Amino acid sequence: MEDVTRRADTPRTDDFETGLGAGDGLELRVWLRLLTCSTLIEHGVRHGLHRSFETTLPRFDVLAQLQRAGKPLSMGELSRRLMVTNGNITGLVDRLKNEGLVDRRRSDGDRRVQMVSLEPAGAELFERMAADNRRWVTEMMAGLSREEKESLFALLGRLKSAVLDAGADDGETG
Amino acid sequence: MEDVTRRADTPRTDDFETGLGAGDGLELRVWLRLLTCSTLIEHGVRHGLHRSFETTLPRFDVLAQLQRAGKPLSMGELSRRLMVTNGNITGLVDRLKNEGLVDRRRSDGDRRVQMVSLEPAGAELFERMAADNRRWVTEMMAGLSREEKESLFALLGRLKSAVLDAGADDGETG
DNA sequence: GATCGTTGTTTTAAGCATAAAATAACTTCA
DNA sequence: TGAAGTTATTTTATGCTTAAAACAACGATC
Repeated sequence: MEDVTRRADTPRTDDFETGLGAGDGLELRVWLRLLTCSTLIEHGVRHGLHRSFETTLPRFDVLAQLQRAGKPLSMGELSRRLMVTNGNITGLVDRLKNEGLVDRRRSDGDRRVQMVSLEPAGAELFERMAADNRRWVTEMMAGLSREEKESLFALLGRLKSAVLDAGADDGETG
Repeated sequence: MEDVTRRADTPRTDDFETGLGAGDGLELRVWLRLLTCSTLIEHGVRHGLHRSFETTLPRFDVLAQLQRAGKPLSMGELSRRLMVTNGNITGLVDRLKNEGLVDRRRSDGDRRVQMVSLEPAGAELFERMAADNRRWVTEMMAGLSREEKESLFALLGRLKSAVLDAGADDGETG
């Protein structure tokens, strides 16, 4: 039963990104391939989180940011780090609080600010999820040599800088 | 470019990407950086589509697949190409049909199948969106040399193959 | 010390996305 | 034929996400 559902719903990927003109549009081809890779890996991680922990990637991401920070973070800081809008964080933290994984309380200094902190249960769960997550990602990249991964990491760093630089004043140009 | 690779490789203690040890976890670092790049570019494209065309990236993607295919596609085929679940396509095509951008009709041969085709209005709109999209993506990658983009494209191709190979039998292994 | 602009968060309305169950049409095979 | 299984799509329930508006608390200025 599950097999049928799974097979019917699981997107299969062949090479559909090559319909563009082969001559140029290199940037577009890079972008489409990047998106494909990102989507594939994301599917793997999300599926694992769902199956093994009955949870979702956004929740995992919130816990990861809190663990990584090593200190409570405000709603706005979480929003920036996760690169999602403010309103999004509200519901996400609501659910995590209901599950007892995080705590949320008003800041003493600035009563507008809500500080979110990891509860022990959240930290414990995160450690288990992070270990599996690491394994899944490592397995998905098992076909790449260390050199390839290092080159990819470096080039993605270059891309990240390029995009950030390009976006720095993009609202102004019209 | 190789210099950059070497330098980025140097393990440093400030690497807390998902809370795991800094010593290794290269795969995890690649994945997080890949996700960041993907998210940044996606934001740029989505923002442009919203501002310039009052539309969304998923709608653009559907039109793109239809244009690229050059022929009507079934709901299931769209689902596979967009790498989203079947149920998702239903609502997406509903909205596009309401906007007069696509048509949907039952296949003659197999009455279960719905064939989706581009309406002239959809094709015309897509051409305009695609031109802007290409410009946005090109601008975002303006800081990369042609060689860097070609290397990135090639490495992402390797990554894609690796992930697909790894996932080929991952449901079975447990 | 009231008003003005700013900042942090929530609310709202709409859309996107998933997994799982349901529906419907096709195929097979006895 | 007709029951059993398969495939294509939709429905259901829930959650994620956005943009924009609303709300609330802060800081500065007059």
